[in-house]
Amino acid sequence: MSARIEAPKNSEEGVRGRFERIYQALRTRICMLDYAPGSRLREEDLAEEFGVSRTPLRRVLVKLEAEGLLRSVHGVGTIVTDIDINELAQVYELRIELAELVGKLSPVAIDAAMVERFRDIRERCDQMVTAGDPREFSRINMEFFHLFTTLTTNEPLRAISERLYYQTARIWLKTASRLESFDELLQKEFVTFQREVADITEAVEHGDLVAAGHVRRAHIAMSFRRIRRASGGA
Amino acid sequence: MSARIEAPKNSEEGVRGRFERIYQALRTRICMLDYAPGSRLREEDLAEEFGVSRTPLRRVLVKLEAEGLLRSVHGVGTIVTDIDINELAQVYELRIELAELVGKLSPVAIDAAMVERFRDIRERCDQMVTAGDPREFSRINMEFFHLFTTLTTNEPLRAISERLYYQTARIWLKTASRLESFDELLQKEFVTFQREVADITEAVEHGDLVAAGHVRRAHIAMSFRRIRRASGGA
DNA sequence: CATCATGATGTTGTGCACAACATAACAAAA
DNA sequence: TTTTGTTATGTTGTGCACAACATCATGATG
Repeated sequence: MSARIEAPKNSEEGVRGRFERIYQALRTRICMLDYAPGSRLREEDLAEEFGVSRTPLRRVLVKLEAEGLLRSVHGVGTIVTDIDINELAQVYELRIELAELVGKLSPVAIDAAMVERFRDIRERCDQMVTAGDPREFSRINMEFFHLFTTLTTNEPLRAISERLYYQTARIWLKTASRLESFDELLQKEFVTFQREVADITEAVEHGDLVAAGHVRRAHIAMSFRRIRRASGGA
Repeated sequence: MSARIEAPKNSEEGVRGRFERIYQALRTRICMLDYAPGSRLREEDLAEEFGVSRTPLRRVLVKLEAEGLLRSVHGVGTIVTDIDINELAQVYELRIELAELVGKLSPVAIDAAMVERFRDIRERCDQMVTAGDPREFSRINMEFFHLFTTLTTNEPLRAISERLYYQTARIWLKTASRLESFDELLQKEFVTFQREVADITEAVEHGDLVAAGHVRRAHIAMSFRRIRRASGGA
């Protein structure tokens, strides 16, 4: 038997890497509202843009449809799903509980590098408060979410949290962009998020992941209430 | 504009229905060990059996691969994933927590029909204890799981619980079939499950879904410990 | 005999052409 | 004018042929 070659595909990406690249690109576009809810996508356009045929691209679309971000309709097109805060109530309900579980199940051992990552985001968050736009806010929010999930080593929990997060990530940008008193709300959101990042960073510094989970839980719940109020929900 | 026709496709099934049919058929086969872990499946064989081409069948395989039940390897084949109780520890850890959430989040209103469904399963469970084989046990166990998840109206929670359940469903059959003292263990498992069904049915009769969640949680945890012990796990 | 190169065989991944389907545009009739 | 039937256009779903890839068998070579 010949020796196993490590073969990292040299300079090329594997078929699996290409799938992930396209998938994350489309997911980000949808959640950053680059593709507006309700808008139609054309498979052939996307295939051409990413330099592949329709066949492998459709694998990505199937996954995005399973996640609830797209909806393919025969003879019509691939439609970006629209979202409503009331329909997302159950998703938020679940996210709230899972956030607490991140601090409880299989917590990671906190080392200096981990603390540094949280401090780094906290710092950039402080800078954003003075001068930041909604897009920048969404981006940091997303980045912070990914960092938070690294607090548990429970891989299924991380995967599910990620899935639910991306189902709700768009609603804030969509709601905010429709509001009248834009800057005022924006500033309040910034400050609230800043507090969340600061509190969780402090909890991580003390190695208290349970506390981090509680803080995160509380902020997700509050965020949901604010969005529902802002959109005039029941 | 012409009136919208309800058109239930008459006697035929829609494209969506066909997908679900094939998906559930394959998932059941995998979880009932009709397809042994590690065995190879041929796309063309499956396509022929279900009367479709490889293309639509691959959609099903992609989903099953995303759920962790299959693994497609280029140039090799579609392999049924093997499972190990230690690798499933995190999945069980999460299932334990979600079981409790089923009783807490968006509980359904219990009516007579719901109580009847639980009583029906309890009765069939009692009959199985006197004369039942491992396959029958797995089938009723699966059916009871589905009934249990109907106790919550939180659709994301139900979907996620289902996904995690099918990731762990095979391990019991696999472990049991490898044991020496087969009948003895089997009888103990039957009785334990019988108690679980009875307890949860009683809780449902009293409309106490929180209690139902607690019972379910405890039994999943115990089941995990029994399986790990039976397989000589650490 | 052991080892490695080389071709044969089989499987999944991809590209492409066409079918199935839905919608919009348009024309004809009441 | 309004309604209705028909055609044109565009999009996703499917089937099929071939490419990419891995493995096994075979035989040459040390």
